[in-house]
Amino acid sequence: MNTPQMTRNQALVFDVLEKAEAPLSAYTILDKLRDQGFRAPLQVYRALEKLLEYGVVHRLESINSFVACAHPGEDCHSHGIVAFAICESCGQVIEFHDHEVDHRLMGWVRSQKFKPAKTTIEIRGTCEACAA
Amino acid sequence: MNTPQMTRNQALVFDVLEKAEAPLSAYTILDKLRDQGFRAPLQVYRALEKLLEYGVVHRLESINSFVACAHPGEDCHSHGIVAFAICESCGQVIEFHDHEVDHRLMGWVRSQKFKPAKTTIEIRGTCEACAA
DNA sequence: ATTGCACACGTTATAGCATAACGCAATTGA
DNA sequence: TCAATTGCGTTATGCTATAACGTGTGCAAT
Repeated sequence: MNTPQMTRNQALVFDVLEKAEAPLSAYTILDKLRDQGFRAPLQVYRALEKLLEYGVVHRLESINSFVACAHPGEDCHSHGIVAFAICESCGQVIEFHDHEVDHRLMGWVRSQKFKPAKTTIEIRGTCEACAA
Repeated sequence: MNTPQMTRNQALVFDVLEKAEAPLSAYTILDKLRDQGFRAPLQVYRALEKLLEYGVVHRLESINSFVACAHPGEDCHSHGIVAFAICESCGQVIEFHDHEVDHRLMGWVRSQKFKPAKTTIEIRGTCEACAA
């Protein structure tokens, strides 16, 4: 997909995510946008839905949060499966793409005649800076 | 970890999960155990916490649900990283272990000096039986 | 120009997931 | 016996996500 023009709400949400140092929950985003007129969760969720569709934002399932894609200007859907390392101490996220992992996983699902739609790989732990 | 004796609540929760054909949410488990005296979510969550610790139950992050481990009698923590294929139509879950995937992912986190604690791999899609 | 459609938006309400904080009872081990 | 630990029950609360309704705007087909 190539990214259409963002609406005002989408741009506001994306901007907050891009400037954040760590993934944000929808409600945290909402709070950051109250001054811009945001009032209800749905305003955030609707924007996020589109941003996910455009491939400029990722959802981190294991922490119910959202993060801007590390490859600005590109559609992350084109990178194959994305893996994330999430620091549980500072929240920092590292994004990673590995074709071998893709290949193994897709080979397996294929052998099961399973038709994959969306794949999540998330590694929670401690980043270098936060390690004791 | 080797599994200590389960308490009554843990056994009830585990039993419900083992007999289920698909992952269950904590609240669904609660409803199934009302007749056994369960009243509050915490009774379920506390049992689940232990069952996860014992390695006899998995949490599926992407659907906020829980499933009994496919390897009864063993501690799933010993199998390395576990991947799940989750059918979005019928709910069925297939469990999978692949050392090559483990190896690639762990090699990568190592190169990042990232210390992994818990890894999630979940593939949502359609199982063979549910495919059109 | 008018009609119809698609889409984004705003609002209220509600559903679904998870934990905090309190107190009690049973068990264990010093 | 005493203290520490663990499990349990209950109430209350907080966080995450969506349903349902209505409004406005832009645009294309007639």
